[in-house]
Amino acid sequence: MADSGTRTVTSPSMSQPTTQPAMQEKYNHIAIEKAAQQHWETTAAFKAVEDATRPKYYCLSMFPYPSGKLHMGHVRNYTIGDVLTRFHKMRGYNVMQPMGWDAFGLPAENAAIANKVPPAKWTYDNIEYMKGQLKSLGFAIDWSRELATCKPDYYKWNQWLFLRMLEKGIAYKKTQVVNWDPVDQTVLANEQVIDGRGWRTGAVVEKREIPGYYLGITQYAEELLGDLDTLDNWPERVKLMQANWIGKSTGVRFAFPHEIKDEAGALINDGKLWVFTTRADTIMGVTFCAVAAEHPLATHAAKNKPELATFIEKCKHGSVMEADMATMEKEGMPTGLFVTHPLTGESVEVWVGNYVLMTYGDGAVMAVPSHDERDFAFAKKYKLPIKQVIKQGEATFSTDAWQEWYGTKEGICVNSGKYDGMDYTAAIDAISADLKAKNLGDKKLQWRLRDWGISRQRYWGCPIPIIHCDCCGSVPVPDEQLPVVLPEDCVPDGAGNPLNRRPDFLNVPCPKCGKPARRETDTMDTFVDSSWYYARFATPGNDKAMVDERADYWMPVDQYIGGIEHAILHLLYSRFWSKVMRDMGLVSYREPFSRLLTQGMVLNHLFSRRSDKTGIEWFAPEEVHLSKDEAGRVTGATAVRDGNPVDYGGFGTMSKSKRNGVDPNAMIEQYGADTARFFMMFTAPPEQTLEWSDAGIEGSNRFLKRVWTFGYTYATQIKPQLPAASTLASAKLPENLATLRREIHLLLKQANYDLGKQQFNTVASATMKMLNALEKAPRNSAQAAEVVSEGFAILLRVLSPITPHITHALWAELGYGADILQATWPEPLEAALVQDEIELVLQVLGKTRGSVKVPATADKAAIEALAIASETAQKFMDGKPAKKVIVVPGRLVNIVV
RNA sequence: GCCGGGAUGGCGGAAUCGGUAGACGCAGCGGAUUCAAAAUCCGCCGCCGAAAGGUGUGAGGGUUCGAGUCCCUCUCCCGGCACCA
Repeated sequence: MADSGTRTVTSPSMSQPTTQPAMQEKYNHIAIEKAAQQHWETTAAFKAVEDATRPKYYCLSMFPYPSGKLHMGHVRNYTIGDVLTRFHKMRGYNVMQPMGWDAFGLPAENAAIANKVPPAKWTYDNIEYMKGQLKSLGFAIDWSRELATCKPDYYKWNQWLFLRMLEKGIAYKKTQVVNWDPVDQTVLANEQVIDGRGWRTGAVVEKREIPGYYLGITQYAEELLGDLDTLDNWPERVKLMQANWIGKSTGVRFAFPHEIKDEAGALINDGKLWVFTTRADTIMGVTFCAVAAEHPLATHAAKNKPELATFIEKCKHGSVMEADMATMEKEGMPTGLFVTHPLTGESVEVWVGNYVLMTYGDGAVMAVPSHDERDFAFAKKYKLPIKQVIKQGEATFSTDAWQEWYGTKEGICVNSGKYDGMDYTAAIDAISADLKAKNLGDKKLQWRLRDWGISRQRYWGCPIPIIHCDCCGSVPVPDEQLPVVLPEDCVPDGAGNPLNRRPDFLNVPCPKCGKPARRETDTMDTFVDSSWYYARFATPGNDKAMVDERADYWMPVDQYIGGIEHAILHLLYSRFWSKVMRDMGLVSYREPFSRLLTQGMVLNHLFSRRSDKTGIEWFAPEEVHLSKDEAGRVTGATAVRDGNPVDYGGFGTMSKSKRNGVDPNAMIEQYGADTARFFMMFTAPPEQTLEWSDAGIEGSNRFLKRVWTFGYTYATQIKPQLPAASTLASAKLPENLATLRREIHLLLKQANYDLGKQQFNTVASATMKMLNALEKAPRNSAQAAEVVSEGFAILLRVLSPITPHITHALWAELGYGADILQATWPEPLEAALVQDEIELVLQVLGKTRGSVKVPATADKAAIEALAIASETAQKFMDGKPAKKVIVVPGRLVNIVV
């Protein structure tokens, strides 16, 4: 830390400001905020310049998607970042806080469909408006580093790195499964599929397999998992979620041999049905196998079984989302094909199951109904045999209903021949060894993590730099032709990618053979854009390189702040991208974000109405009337527009698409940016989910008014009494002033502690407590004036990161200094904290009965004696002798009788 | 369904290592000021009880001199689940 606890609290300058206009008596947030923002602008106060002589502090908040207006989640996120930025600046760090725009994405296309405006125009208009909103909040942002991911000078480097990944085999092409809308003839995002139907057309969505580009994030699985241990300043829960997502597990991959042949007479898959299991210890309990609808065995069997073909078709209409797969009704159908159990030689029937995914493992699973809950349910439904092979203690096994212990790994094998009596580990070792001996399988490391499909069949994204040539195939765009620029004047209409109707974009000579060829029209997943923007902020303006030596100075990000909803995908992709850049020699860090603060979501009521034709329609909270029960809970709602009921969906994240965001503008206009910022910080700790309510905003505003009024009182009544030179260090204070001073320094100590914990709500309340104390302070002596003056100087500085405008004005106005940003952060003084006598809580038999005052120097025996002798103790001890006395130093005494 | 998190007065929340539950604020109530109101200031404010006291941190159990905090079981709510960002 640049600032140790040895620093003394600075006293205000004693000199009177020269010819200043008289201080305003009333708090005028409009004038104050305008003046402060102007001051920062003219002094370029937040311009960040590399400086090797000072410790750097790169503070980054997740950049916003320019959806139109800021909402309260943004205000919360960016205020947290700003508080940390300003706090560190005052502690002597060389700080950088940039801002930019995650500017590609689906909402711009949705807006285009609705309003017939090109996504580019809509996006740039939104950026303009939201930038104004951010400025009005007074954030300490270095705007000279601003970037937007939809600009070619940014996304050029997405394309450039993608081509490097292709060269290294990290990027590759394979088929992917997508949601297909048969009416609009377009690919739908999961968000655009509602109850299995397209959001615009209402048509039943189909699964389709199309080619796409993937990034081999699984090649980095081991490192992404291992390096989580180096992230000491990340929340444990985020690391845990990432580790679970990566999902390293050891299991056994093995094959059921078979003789099934296709029409040409060749063995399908070389006569082996491969499966993966983490429960090889239950292999002797296999009673059937299940394969995915797309599995070659399923395809083969369906040729002679129309009802199976129908079932497979139905499976292909199902959702591709994991949550849907897990919760849907499990269904299956027998193929009539049989494979051989590799250890018992028994015949095992193959079923098609709608819950088996072709994209995971080998697209097939062994089924052990006795020890897997899903298989159990499936076997019960289709009356398949259930064979117990694990026993736990004396518990009896019954096939009537699933019992929790059936699934446990703690137990021993039974009905398993030579494996009987073995525990989980021993059984797996023995079974995998036997399978290996038969050349039918082995232990295998399995990852849950899948490679990252980045192709999107959408217009408003970064073009994938590939050219398709009839002769040469898929040809990478040569570096000197980068960037492949996306035309900005297209207006998507919902029916496919409009790039396919743009000959000027499509038609291009093949870079290899020069013959007419066609550009790839798929664009990149927007997670690509956000996977490295933090590094680009450190390299503004360089059109020759993706990053330069300035990134070496600023990276890694010292403090990253963003919503907990990004705990897995965005953060994992960013970590992956960093490691790829490192392996290409572009950067030297292993991990991009040293410290992470995951902000809780800001929630608001959700209202919707559903219809078969138009899909789902969302209502903003101001567009409905609420009905509530006696406890104040919302029971229902009607639309203001037509008086008809709308569905109440409880609380959910504020989002543009669900129309439940709250625009901070009204709040800022009425109360000012400082009030909005203070309220956001005061109302809840940063990591906590927040159900939005503006009840209480007036209290925050009232507090700032009181701060201002106290400043006025200070200027007119207290400051004139200050002695020429400070006496605080030498003179003994009367008890009431010593108490006041101790209280302020104690509050400062707590505030500094809480800032370290990033718990800003209690920092805010500490400043309120300081003001309460200062307002009650005596004002009738030079010494009192000194104590108050010191206390107010502490209050203003502690408050300044939260409410920078009002504290900027008061600091200068009251003559504490020219610019509070240049002031040093206050530290509590030990001398102010000492006290002669302390009060301990007095308990008898663990129940609090009162308190007892003891000298601060009293030892344990003295405290015991004083406590037992006290009137309160005597009353509740009821004449019995003390059996045991527990003394917690500085806290309490508990007498056990 | 799986993974992660949460639940404390009428409301937002506080309680740093297991040590006075409800700090600070909102709302409410009473008072001062005012012709009146707004604004401001002062006081009260978990629940039961006249008081003494009892009781109380989503529900139920446990450990401990002492549990909001630790352990077990459960309920509800929020986030993520790979094409929302």
